[in-house]
Amino acid sequence: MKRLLPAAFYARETELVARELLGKVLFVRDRGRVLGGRIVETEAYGGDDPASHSSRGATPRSAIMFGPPGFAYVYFVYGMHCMLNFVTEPEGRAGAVLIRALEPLLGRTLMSRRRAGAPPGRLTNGPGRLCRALGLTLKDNGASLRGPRLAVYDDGLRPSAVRTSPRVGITKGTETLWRFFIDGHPDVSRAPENRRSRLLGANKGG
DNA sequence: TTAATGATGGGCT
DNA sequence: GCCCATCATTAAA
Repeated sequence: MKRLLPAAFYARETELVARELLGKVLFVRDRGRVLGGRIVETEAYGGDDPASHSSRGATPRSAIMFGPPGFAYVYFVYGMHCMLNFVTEPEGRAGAVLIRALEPLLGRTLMSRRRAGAPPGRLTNGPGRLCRALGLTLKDNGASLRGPRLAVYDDGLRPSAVRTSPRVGITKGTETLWRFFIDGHPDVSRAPENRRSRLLGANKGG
């Protein structure tokens, strides 16, 4: 069982889409080759949420978040990293899901080459890393999630256990639990609560 | 024009 | 754990 996610899948509340994207499979067609991975970590952004690019209204960059759902929003940060998002909500409402980590399934060889120096288990466990591994750049901004370049499928597999947390790397909007990830999955990024120091700290006095 | 900022990751310690 | 590379985007000037 494998079905291309319909546009209607994305035309819903962003947090719901972010949660339901866990376990889905993303494919990237790259000059005849296909790279792919299972989505294991996401974050929801949108509307007036101060952490979202949409919070100050539509700008040339963020306009795509206000447009029709089912398209990629790719932007550049920190002078070196691209971030992949899926546009959500019906047209007119701003929303996007940041894809933070994948479990590599297809094209590991090419991913490893692109992520030269990275150990096999750290190919796509971070939003910047996965864009690097998949070869996604600003040129992919606006690409459809229903082919030909990008495609997202439901292959029937459901995540074992889903957990939530505050989003990573933001200074505003830290109170909402809009990060979703598959509990215990080895390819989930090294977010604060996964880091050794935090785990030790969390255990203190407990 | 210019300056501040950032939804990060890698390398070194 | 800390440092820092490196530039698109934005707002202010």
